[in-house]
Amino acid sequence: MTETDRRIAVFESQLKGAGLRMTQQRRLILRVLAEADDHPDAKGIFTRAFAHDPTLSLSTVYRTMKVLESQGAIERHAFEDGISRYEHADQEHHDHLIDVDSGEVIEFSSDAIEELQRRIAAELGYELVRHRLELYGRKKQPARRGGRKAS
Amino acid sequence: MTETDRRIAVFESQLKGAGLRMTQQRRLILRVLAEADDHPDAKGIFTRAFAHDPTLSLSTVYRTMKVLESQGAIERHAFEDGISRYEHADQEHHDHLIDVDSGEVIEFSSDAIEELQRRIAAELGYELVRHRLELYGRKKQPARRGGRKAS
DNA sequence: ATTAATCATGCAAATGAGTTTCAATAGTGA
DNA sequence: TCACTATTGAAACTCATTTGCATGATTAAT
Ligand SMILES: [Mn+2]
Ligand SMILES: [Mn+2]
Ligand SMILES: [Zn+2]
Ligand SMILES: [Zn+2]
Repeated sequence: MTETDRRIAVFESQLKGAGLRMTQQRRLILRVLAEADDHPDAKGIFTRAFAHDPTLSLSTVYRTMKVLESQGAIERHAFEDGISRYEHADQEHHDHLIDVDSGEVIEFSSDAIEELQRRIAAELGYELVRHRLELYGRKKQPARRGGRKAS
Repeated sequence: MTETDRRIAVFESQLKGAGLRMTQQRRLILRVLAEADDHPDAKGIFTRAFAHDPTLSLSTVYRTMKVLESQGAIERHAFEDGISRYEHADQEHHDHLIDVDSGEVIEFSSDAIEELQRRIAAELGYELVRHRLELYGRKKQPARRGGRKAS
């Protein structure tokens, strides 16, 4: 909870610096995001926040996500369904593997692949600004005695 | 042109096998895609095809893209703006680098990065089914004599 | 604390890509 | 050529996201 409060304080000073205001709604949404350990979409964030403040509107969630993103407080991802999903940005960079059967999102990071991407861009004459890397995979069965399973 | 016709013939037999029909519209859209060397969206395909058949409708383009995709005849990509873009699928796998200034899409392929993705998935206990890799970069200036440029 | 300035909010309406409904049309195989 | 049914064009619809507008809340200065 203290960690969450620290994040909110940091964000508040960022806002001030941009001539923007810290509102109850923004505080609430920020708290929801800080406590989330998944990648909720706007509706999901709205649902969680709405439980604490039934006057909140979905428009405000969308607007807040834009502010948070422009301040670098969150990251937005759009996986295959195209819907924007969000997560707080105070963690180090990582990419995502999506379980194609369950939809579960697994985070991973690999210095090797980060470096390789930079090198590929460089070979094409570009400086890498950002990237999007999503792996879609299916859970491997642990190896079985007796070869491939029937059916 | 012969190459395009071959593609169309192949697709027609795929359709037949699925109990589907080869129509003028599908033939036309397929031709547009075969002749494209970029990554047009539905509206772009519609515009090009409409020039040859002013009775064509945008709905048909969308419907046709679904059929083509389900038959594996095209690939769909959604870059940062979320709009679906298409390209014919009879080329080997590649990924894309997008010039953040011009929007230009550059194709590349790297066995190293393909292999690395497979390995990362495997380490997480997954078998890689597919992936999405997009690099966003800015054109590098060729090295200049005299150090960094003014301004 | 009170106020003035203006930023932010809630609601409803609008937007835009993509999908679907339906009556009419056009491939298909016989 | 015929009967069957997949496909089409047009319009209506879906759904995530954005926007206009009147009202309410936050801020820094009294
Ligand atoms: Mn994440
Ligand atoms: Mn391509
Ligand atoms: Zn990464
Ligand atoms: Zn690839």
